[in-house]
Formats: sequence, C-alpha cells, structure tokens
Amino acid sequence: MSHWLQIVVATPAHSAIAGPLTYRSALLLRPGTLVRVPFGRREVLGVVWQVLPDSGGMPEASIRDIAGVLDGLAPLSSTWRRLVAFTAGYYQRSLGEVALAALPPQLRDLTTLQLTRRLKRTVVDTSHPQDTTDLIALSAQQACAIAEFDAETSEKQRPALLFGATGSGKTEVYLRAAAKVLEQDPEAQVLVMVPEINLTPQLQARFEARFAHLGRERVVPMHSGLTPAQRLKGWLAAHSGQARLVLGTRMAVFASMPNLRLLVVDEEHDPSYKQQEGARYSARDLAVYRARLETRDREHPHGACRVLLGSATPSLESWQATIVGRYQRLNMNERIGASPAGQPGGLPTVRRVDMNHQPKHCVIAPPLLAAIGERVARGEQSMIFLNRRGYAPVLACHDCDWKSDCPHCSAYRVFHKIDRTLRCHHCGFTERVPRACPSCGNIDIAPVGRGTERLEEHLAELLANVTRPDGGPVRIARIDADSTRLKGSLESQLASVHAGEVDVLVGTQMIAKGHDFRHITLVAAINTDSALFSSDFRAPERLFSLLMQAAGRAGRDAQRSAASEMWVQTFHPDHPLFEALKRHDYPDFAEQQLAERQAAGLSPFGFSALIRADAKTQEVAQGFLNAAAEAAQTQQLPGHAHVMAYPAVPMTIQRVANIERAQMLVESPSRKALQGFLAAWQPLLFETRRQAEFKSLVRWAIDVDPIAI
DNA sequence: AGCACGCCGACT
DNA sequence: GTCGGCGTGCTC
Repeated sequence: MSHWLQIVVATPAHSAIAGPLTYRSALLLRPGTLVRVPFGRREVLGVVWQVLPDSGGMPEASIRDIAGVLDGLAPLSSTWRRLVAFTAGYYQRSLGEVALAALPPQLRDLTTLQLTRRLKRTVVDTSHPQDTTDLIALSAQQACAIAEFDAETSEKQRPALLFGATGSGKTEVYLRAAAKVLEQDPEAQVLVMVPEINLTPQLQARFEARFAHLGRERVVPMHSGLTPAQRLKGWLAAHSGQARLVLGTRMAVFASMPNLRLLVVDEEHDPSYKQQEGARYSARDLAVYRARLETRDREHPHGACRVLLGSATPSLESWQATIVGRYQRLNMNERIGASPAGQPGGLPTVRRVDMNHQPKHCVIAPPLLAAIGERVARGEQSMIFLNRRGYAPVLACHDCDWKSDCPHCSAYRVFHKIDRTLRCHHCGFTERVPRACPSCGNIDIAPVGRGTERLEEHLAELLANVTRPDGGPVRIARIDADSTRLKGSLESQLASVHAGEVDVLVGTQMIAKGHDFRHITLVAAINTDSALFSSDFRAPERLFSLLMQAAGRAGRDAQRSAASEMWVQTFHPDHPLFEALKRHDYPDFAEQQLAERQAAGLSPFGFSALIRADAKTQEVAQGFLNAAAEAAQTQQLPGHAHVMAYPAVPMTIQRVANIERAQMLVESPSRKALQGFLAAWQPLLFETRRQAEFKSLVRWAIDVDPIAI
C-alpha cells in the first residue's frame, strides 16, 4: 500500500517550483517528518508537509519513492511548520527555501545511518547539582518590571517591551523571566536572541552560570559562528527538548523547540535582526508572530508562550505598538546604583559642540580636545567614535580631478595608510597606492576627509604633550573592522581596554555595542550630521540609538557616571534630535519621529516593500522593474487600488562589482493590500524575467518591510 | 542551487 | 580523434 506525501525540498527562489512536491512512500509518515528524497539526479533532505488522499491527479509513473526516513528524529511541530509557511508567504519566498534554510546545514549532508550514530552519541546528563547562584537583589524598577510582566501572563498575552536605559539591568530581568518559566515547568524551553555573535559569549557565560543547576549543556548557542558540527549538536538538543535555553542570533528564531514558553529579543531595535539576503525576514517580527502561534497551537497547562522585547531605544514600530496598547510596556529608566546627585538616572551629561564656532576644518574642537587631555591626565579613559574606517575615504589629485574611484563600483576606494592600499569597501578591490596621479602624473595626491586610522594618528599628534598620572605618554588604540580582522583580536583588544592599558579608544560603531567599559568617562561622536538629513527615513532613528548606546558606554561605574560626559560635534546643535539626546529622552524623540512618519505615511503607519534588480546595465535593471510594474497595472492585481508603485531608480550605490543595481519602492497604507499585491505580482515578475529583452538580468528579489530605502 | 546535456578549441 | 569550456534547462 502506497501513501502520497507532499514534501518540501530546498528549491531555489528562482526555480519554477514554489510549493511541495509529491512523493510515494510505503510508510504513512506524519507531517513534519524529515526524509531523504530523490531529486533530479541527487538525493536531498525534505520535510513531509502534508499527507494526500491520492496522487493528486499526477501521473503515478512520474512520482518517485522517498529514499529514507530520518527516523531517529521527532517530526517538526505544526507550529514550526506554520512559522515557516508564514515566513515564506510574508517575505515572498518559496516554502522549500525557507524550510531548509531553517534547518542546520549538516542535516542535509548526513545519511540516515550517520544520523543514527550521532543520536546515539548524545549523552544524557542527569546530574542535578544544587542551585548555588547567589542572586543579587533586584532594583525596585526591575522588581516592578517583572511583576508587571507576570501579571499579564494569564490574561491578554500581549508581547512586552522592556524599555530600559543602558545599565538599568535588562539582562537580569530576562534571566528572572527565563528562570521562572524554566522552574514552573520542567519541560519548558526559552529562546533568547541577541543581535550579534560578538555579544553571545558574555551573555552565554551569564546564562550558563545562572542555569548551571539544570545540568550540563542545557544552555546552547545558535549562530553562524559555530562549526557545522556544533550547530547540528545544538539544534538536536533544542529539537529533542534536552536544551532548556537557546541563545542565538536571528537564525535562532527558527530553532525547533517543542516546549517553547518564552522568547526574549534583546536590543530589539537592532537592524541586524533583519536578514539581508535570501528570505529577508525580521527575526524580531517573527519572534512576536511565533509566540502567538505557540500559544494558539498548543495546549499549555503552564500558561502560554510569551515574548519579551528589550531596548533602551526601541524601534518606532514596537514603541508605537505600546502606545496603542498592542504591546505591554515595562519601564526601567534608572541605572543600577545611580547616585541621585548625578544626571537623571545616573546618565552622562551630553555636550553639543557647535562646529560653526570652531576653527575652520578642525577635526576635533579645542574644548573637546582639552576635555580628552584632562581625562588622560587624571588616568581616565575616553572613547571617540567615527563611523568610517580606513585613513581617508578618498584620495585625490590636486592638479587634475582624479579621485580614487573603484573601477568596478560607483564608489571611492578608501585609502588605508597602514598597508598603503586603496580598498573598495563594496567589492573588495584592492591596489597599492599609486606613487603619482594615474591620470596626470602629478606627485601631489592627497587624502581627503578622515577615517579612524587618520583620527588615531591625528589624536596622537594633538595629545603628544599630555602625560598620564604615572608620567608616561598617552596610549591610543583603535578598534574597527580592520583592526579586528584576525580571529580573537577583538577580544584581546577589548581586554586591553578593560585592563586600563588604553587611554583613548578610537573606533567605529563596533565599540558602541554591548561592551561594558567601566572606566570610560568621556565618549565623543566626531561626525554625525550626515544622518540628520539623510534620504533614508530611518537614519535619525539609527543615529539616536547609536548615540544613546554610546552615551551608555560612559561611566557604567555608578560613582563615575555623574562626572561622565558624552560629546557630540555638530553644525546643527539645535536639531531636535540632539535636544532629546541631551535629556536622554527617547520618548520625546520617538514622538517627533512618529509625528513625521504619520504625516508621511511611513512605517509604522504605512507598509512598504522594495523590488531590487541587478543587471549588466541600468537600462535592463530598471526596464525589468518598470515592465513588471506595468504588467501589474494592466492586470489590476488584488490590492492595486491601495498600492503605490514608484518608478524604478538606481540604488544609492548604483554599481557594485560591475553589476548595475536598481530598485522600485512599493507602498501601501494597508499591510493586507500590500501582501495581496505582492503575492499576485510574483508570477508576473517571473514572466517578465523570461522575456528576451531581460535575458541579461542577473537577479531580482523582493524585500518586504525593508529597513533602509 | 546542483547537475545534467550540449555544441566548439588545445592536447595525447 | 578526445577532454573540457560554461551556456541553457530540469528537478515530484
């Protein structure tokens, strides 16, 4: 007796296969079962999606038999499958692509036999050492946040947003919330997400220490930095229920966790939760959706599955949701141990330097330089931000108008003095710096503008006469993507800052995130104005968040926080963004931004998608998008009356690695209308792609809810 | 995406 | 006369 199964396999986004394929099986398998199936000339991993009553009208001869069942594994839950199906639908990708990308890559390569062996190797740890963790007393605000979070549990089950200043102890709230869930139910599982891999080791140590009493390997990491074997191991532990807590990056939102009861999204505003290739999902949004699915799909004697988002500068989407009451808001505006004498909540004083009143072309204003000098003399640390690595963003000839353009991209190559190279930050093209102008032969070619390398050099000159309390010269260090290229070098450089071996730290936004520098009493942002007037409507939000995070680096040590300062150099000191920053007033900033966005119909008041196209020429890339939009127009797609598609335009960086890039913005005040429109548009895009004039199109993709426009 | 089949240049 | 270049096309 044969059974007919619909099975999902890894079909690339641009193949004609969008849905599951039909296979025959002697065994009746449950949906969610992992199988190996013949696919063309090879054998691939598949997930049983549905059992069919018959062959579904397909000629039976063209249906093949499944090759094997990964029977050591429990089937993936219906919640998991619904999450995958929702993601595929919402972000306009094929089911197979999303489903298989959500599984550990090694599962694809393993034969049934190898898997059985591996499962046998998994040692069950039954040790239950006592809980020896000394719990530190909670602050009143922390206790209150937890109480409010718990009070909600049995009733409306809204997502919660923990709005907590840097240093207010959000992590402790996550730990307590997790501990409570894990204690109440010995099967319960918790998923904690962080934006970047860099941040997982510290947090992992903290979670492991707190939950050591659960036994070994109950806390597992899940991120792209793990080896394939480690990833498989962690995934299996989560899938079997063995792991009680998964700590990972955005990919972890798809972790198979049969008893998931709590999802935590730390720094929920962080752009890295948005996947930027393949299925461009937002792990934060999916976490909220998943909590709802987990609650609805499962019987839950110990309460439903909740989601806890946390940030000092929430995304405006989440913030707005708390305003209208869709999300619960938990407020923690004070730093732990803040002295009442200091700034509100023990936050550093913000000083704006009006660059209109400073010497022309000065990089660091004299008062700021003096302030840094004082800190060095007192043995305190300073941190200077400049969001541009390299020595100078351009090298230019004084005689002709030669500039260090990248031959493959519409961008300048950045001058790196350290190894005397010109490097394109978009395609990686690198050359040695020419001795003379390649265009006119003039020897006088000079760097224009400055990056972190040059700032480091410049500061060394400016601070040459300053001495430390021990009489030694000032020690300057730089941390950016270049200085941390080697594995482990970020850790060692951070360690040297912590050890007090550095007086002035120069770096890109890399140093603003998560690292807890206790001895820094001055933080300065050198050049931030470009974000104030960017065409990207989210630029101010990102700048505010970055500056707040940077300010949070100063004086985490409560005793020092009162004397700590955050300096911002700007030509627009009266800009409302800086006014709000000065008061550490996120709610005020959010109010300004939300008013502007409401007036313009932007997120969260409107919804958008970008269609991107890459081709050898702009004409083809734009032509494809415009032709597809025209087809949508003539066919009166569902939702079209509420959807606005703008003409195709070149992307900001028009050409990268000799590929021309164009995009088309599609907007709608209704999420539903936009969704319906995009779904119906998809086949037209495929059809347009097949036309002869667009043969040379390299690729196209839809980005739903893009974070940058 | 893989992995075919398929039709034109430099090698034993 | 073959080995192999990567150009199109299919995968239940």
